[in-house]
Amino acid sequence: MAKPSAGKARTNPNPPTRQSLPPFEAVRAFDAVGRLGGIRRAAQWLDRDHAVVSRHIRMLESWLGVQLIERKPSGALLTDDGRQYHAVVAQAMDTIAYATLDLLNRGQHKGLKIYCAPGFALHWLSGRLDAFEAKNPDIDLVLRPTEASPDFASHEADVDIRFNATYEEQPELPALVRSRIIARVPIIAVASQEYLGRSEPIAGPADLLGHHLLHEDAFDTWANWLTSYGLEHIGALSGPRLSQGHLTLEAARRGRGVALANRLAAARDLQSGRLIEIGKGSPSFPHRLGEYVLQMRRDRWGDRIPRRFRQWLIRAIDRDLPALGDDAG
Amino acid sequence: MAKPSAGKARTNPNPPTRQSLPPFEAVRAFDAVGRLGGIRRAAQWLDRDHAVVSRHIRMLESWLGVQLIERKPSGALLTDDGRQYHAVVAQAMDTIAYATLDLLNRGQHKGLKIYCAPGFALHWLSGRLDAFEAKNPDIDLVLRPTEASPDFASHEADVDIRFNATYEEQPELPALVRSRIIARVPIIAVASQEYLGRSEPIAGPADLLGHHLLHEDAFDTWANWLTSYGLEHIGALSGPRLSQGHLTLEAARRGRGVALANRLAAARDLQSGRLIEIGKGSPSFPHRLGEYVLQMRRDRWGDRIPRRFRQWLIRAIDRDLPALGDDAG
DNA sequence: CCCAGGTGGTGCTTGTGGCGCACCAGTGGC
DNA sequence: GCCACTGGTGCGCCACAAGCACCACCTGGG
Repeated sequence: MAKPSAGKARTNPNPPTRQSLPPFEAVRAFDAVGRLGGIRRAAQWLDRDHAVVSRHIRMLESWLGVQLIERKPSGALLTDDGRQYHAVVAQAMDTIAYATLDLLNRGQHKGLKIYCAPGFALHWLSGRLDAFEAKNPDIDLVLRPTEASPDFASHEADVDIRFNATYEEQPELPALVRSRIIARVPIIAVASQEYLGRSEPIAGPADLLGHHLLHEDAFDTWANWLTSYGLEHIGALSGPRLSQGHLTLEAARRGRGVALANRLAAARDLQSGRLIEIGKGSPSFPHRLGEYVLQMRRDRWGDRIPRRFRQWLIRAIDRDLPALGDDAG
Repeated sequence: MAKPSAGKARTNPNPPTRQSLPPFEAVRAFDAVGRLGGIRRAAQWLDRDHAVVSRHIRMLESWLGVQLIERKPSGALLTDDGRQYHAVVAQAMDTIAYATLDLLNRGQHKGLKIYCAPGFALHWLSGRLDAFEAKNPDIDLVLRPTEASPDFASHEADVDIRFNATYEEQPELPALVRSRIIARVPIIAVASQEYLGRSEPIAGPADLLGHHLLHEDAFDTWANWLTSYGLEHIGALSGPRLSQGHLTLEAARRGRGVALANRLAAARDLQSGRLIEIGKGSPSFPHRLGEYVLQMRRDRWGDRIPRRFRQWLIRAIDRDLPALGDDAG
């Protein structure tokens, strides 16, 4: 403090009242409203509910003691004070935004590499990812459906999305990795209408033992699932072993037997009638849940890009999928 | 984008990425740290805990993917990136701050008129108010100890502070007024050591009936208090009626009898030994609580100046007074 | 004429980010 | 060696921001 030391003390060390900055979220909202001329438009741009923006503006006006906009049925118009203030504020925010962008570009890879369980990638993520890209043109996305998780230690990927059956023993995470559940989806048995018509009726899980079970290679999924219903001594199960989940679904569609799937992966086939959910709503088949989890390095959890992706993902999912968990859907 | 329309579209309607502004509280913290060269110093200046500032800076660095400061035992030093960023950010924030100040000065009375129960004004508020004034030199304070609340409808005052005994019937608030409890304080009986020495011993509330009770004029405070301990048919109580609460305390100090007071108002006398709390810690005298409430117009609740005062008041109180509620203190 | 599709406002509930506390580790001066 | 600084962190609290659902209002078109 005593002397300017080596550097250039360019900035005023004691501005008259740095304490009296308005609440920033309100300023940001005001900026958007001023730019776009409407509360709902601004809200859309900010990706918030319009109620939020409305309240922010009111609060800012109340805080300042000045009316900033006039509300008209056609939208919001800046008052004189508002226009004047907006010019300054918008310019300052642009300044910060540009400086921030500079830093971002210098400091960090702009990419986000996502490893993802193939089922999720195929049936949900790939179809929505363009929405995220449109909103975040500055982020270079790479989506790679894989059977196995990346090696986080060597930064093989930034984000990983996996599916776990909750009734199975969970693989424990390395300390390096943090995870968060992003969706819960029932695990169900499915088969084609045609197959069911020509096979023994299925009143409960035990009846499945006599059926053609379509297995994913290298996983005891059927055995674990059946065990979770109290069946014991299952022994060797019959049926072909296929290398990936979506191959079992394909086989089921063709009437080759019964496949295990999570309801998300099967959603399209269920809706079109190509596949039937066995025991849907029946008390003999209480739900077995599985969950999709997002995983990433603990120390990258708060980083801007993965954080943005994570928040988008969670919100997008619970806009789309809330019904997947219940029988109602 | 199509055309500038009628008005002057001075600001870019579509900045490259307005979405990617960093979390603002973090920027504010960074600004302070850059200015003052230390996290703890910055925290003090922002009137926050240093933990908050520390986390904000870390989060900002993580978010940006750039290290902004170097932590040394002697304080925090900006890195090259940090210095560059800080120059821009600090300047932009100053811009906003100045524009905001302009608006504040134009738009609003800078004053805050506080009505206040005399006891609170005398024993607590007046002694701390200078701290608030020092922190908020832009606010013109007027403190007026009064027996009665202001007429909020005519803006007689902006803020009012009153004391209520919780065991008494509460006056109901006009719809115009919103209130909030700011402190809970026991209501106790006090007398001088000298008086107690020469009077009948007091083992429980009932014993007080035979004593010289010092009354506040126009209030049935003693009767209500005694009733709250289950005493009935109290009838006319003896003792002088004095016009204000602090006069009863003064009389008690002079050994003229027993006064009712809240522990805050009596704190100084209790500490110095001029007054003794009757039944302190005794199970025969379980606490009767009173509460100080802050009241103001509902529609002014969020306004900047009263809001700042309210927040300061609440925090200042629970830094000072937490012990007042327990017997421990 | 009313109805559909805009506008902004608001009461209620929920989730979370900001916060203080208490404690930790490292450093350097006396 | 102690003490007074520095910054970092796990924990729990709570105010506030956000979303939702619904309201009142305006306006243009079938």
